Order: sequence, then C-alpha cells, then structure tokens
Amino acid sequence: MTSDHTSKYFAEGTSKRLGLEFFNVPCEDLAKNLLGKVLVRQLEDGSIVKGRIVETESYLGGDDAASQSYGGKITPRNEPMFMKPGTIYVYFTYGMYHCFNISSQGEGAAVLLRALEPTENIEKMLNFRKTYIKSPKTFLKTRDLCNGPAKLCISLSIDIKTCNKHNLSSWNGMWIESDSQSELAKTIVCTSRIGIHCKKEWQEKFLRFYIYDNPFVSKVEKTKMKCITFP
DNA sequence: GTAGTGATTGCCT
DNA sequence: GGCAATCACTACG
Repeated sequence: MTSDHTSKYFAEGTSKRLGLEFFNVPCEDLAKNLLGKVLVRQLEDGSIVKGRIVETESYLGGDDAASQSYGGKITPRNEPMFMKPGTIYVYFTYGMYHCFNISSQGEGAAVLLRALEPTENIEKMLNFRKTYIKSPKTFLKTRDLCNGPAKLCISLSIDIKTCNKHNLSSWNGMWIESDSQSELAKTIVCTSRIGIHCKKEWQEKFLRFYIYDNPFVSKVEKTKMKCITFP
C-alpha cells in the first residue's frame, strides 16, 4: 500500500474530500457547513469507518467565555485551536473521555463535533464501543454509537496520541468528504451549547447546531431554539 | 421515558 | 487542589 492509498476509494464513488478552503471560514459558518458532511476515519490497518455529521458546536475563542481559548489564552493543551483551519484538536476530559474539534478561521476558534449518523463499518464502531461498556445487560443500538462527543471518539478510535494536531485537508488518518446527500438543503436547529458553565450571556448563545428531526442527535431541544433553512 | 450520581485523571491556577 | 465542551448505571414510574 502506498502513501496514496486513499485514491482507490475516491475513484469508486462520487464523494470528494474537502480541502483547506472548506475549513478557512468563520467558526459558526464551519459548524453549519459541516452538517451533512461525512467524517471518514482510516485506521492503521487500512479499514475505513464513516459517519455523517449531524450535530456541532462553535467555540469562538476571544470573548467566548465557554471556550478553552477564552481571552486568547494559549496553553499546551489548546494550542491546536490556534493552528491553521482544519487542524484536529482532541482533548481529554472528565478523567476518561476525549472530545474532537476542528479549528476554523479566527484566533482560537474551533468546532466541536457532537454527533454522527454511522454510515459505514458499523460493526467496527460497535466493537470499539463495547469495550467501554461494563454491564452485560446494556444493548447498543446504532443510534447509541455516536450520539455524543465522547461516544463518537470511542466509535472512531479518536484519541490525542494518534489524531491531535493533524490537518483534515492532508492527513491520511482522517478527513471530511461531501457526497450528493451533503449538498441537499436542510433545516438546521440553532440552540444553546451543552455542558458548559460560564456567564449567562455566553451560556445561552445559540452556538449549537443540529439537523432537524435527525434521530442520531445527542439531545433534542424543545423550547429555546430557532430553525433556519440551509444553505 | 427521565433524574440523579459516581467514575477517573491530565491540565491549569 | 479543583475541576472538566461526558457517560453509564441505577432507580423510579
């Protein structure tokens, strides 16, 4: 297998890998543009795992009190947020989970991927996820594989050591692609972000986005939200 | 179906 | 030393 081992895959379908220009847009635009696109992970054994992105959140840096890069603060951990658009930022949280982000245009701005609809190699995702489940009673459905930021990292075997700081426009381990379904107009729900604790103003901003009525979303908001047609 | 709670460790102050 | 962009488990209805 050569360093160009992804080319065979692309030749067989209508999907196309997205380049640097896709990521070099303002953070909220990237968060919305990512919805409907497909996240592809190529594992070290060459196997491919895929999921369609159905839920994202924007972290703007600068004035955004919920952002790890709030105030323009750069630390060893959040450095990838300040790297060029399309850089992968994986961080470890709650002592046991990973979250996966993509840097965008803007100082310290990045998009958190919160949920995927599994589309290819679901068996592989199941195997990765089973490892983390202790109770033998727990039965995993396809919708339980990637409906949360840490779950999708487990299902796609995303961690700091192998993924952090690579760029999605060039790395062979992971990329984003667009297919015919990605191009369709969709209804997007805009609502507040989950799991953050900061001043009210930033806590409540509508910086979480998901595809309306998609069953693979992590949490459905019923009241404080607005819908837009996109693009 | 939802609510409450413990797990577990690297990073930052 | 405090805590985190979470999750699975249990209890309950």
